[in-house]
Amino acid sequence: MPELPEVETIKRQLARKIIGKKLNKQKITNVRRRGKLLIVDFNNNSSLIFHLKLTGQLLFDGKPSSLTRKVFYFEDGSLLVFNDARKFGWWKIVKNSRAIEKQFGPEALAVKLPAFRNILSRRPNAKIKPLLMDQKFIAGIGNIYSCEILYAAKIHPLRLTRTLNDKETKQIFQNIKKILKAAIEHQGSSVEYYIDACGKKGNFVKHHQVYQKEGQRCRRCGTIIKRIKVGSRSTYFCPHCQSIC
DNA sequence: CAATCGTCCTGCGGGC
DNA sequence: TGCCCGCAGGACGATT
Repeated sequence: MPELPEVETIKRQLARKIIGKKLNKQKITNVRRRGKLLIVDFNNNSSLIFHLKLTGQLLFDGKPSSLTRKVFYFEDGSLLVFNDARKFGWWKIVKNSRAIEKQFGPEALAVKLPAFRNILSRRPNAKIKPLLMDQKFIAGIGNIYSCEILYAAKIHPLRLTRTLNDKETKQIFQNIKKILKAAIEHQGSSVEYYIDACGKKGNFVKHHQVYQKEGQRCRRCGTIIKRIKVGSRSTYFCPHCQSIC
């Protein structure tokens, strides 16, 4: 599932490869990421926006296959293949990307601690895990990294934000940065269909501590990792390290 | 308004 | 072996 680190990996690769190329007579001036969105800007201020959702792939000079839903042809003969097995993903061209971008909360890697505290205080009765995944509050975090962040911070996924003290809030904040940066350094997590713009898998899965580790032992304390449903999403945690109280 | 729940879709794994 | 059922999940819309 492409989350912030996976989209960031694709963004960096595509930026190197397609800035300056022309698509539909328009020149590509930038390739950006906003949350989990990949945004290709053109010189007339329009943008091509992608959301890869669960199974989307963007392959530069990739070979079209049965999974391919769209091929973008650049004027120099190179191309960009958009694959999506489960068809949840989308792309669209907009005259100006500002309206879409402003629906998102601050970038997970850019938000400062006071702003993060403010975000949590606005939702005192929210469970911390679904709130971390709510793009309107913080942009970029999905199911894999919310589990890994809360494990690193030693916070139970069902904790209500009003029960978090200053130290715990800071732990979550610091581990958002730490986990996402580490995942980017390893080109993201290849679970299900994720591959980067060159068709390569990310290496961060072997650094996962809890995600899809149900029944295995916690690497800190040896307790068996549990899986529960939170808002109908699989949620993995260590019942000892991430105690509810 | 905030929080929760159903929905979209398809590949895959378990069970018989 | 092959079929069927249920599960997985981001984000939107409906509901409470």
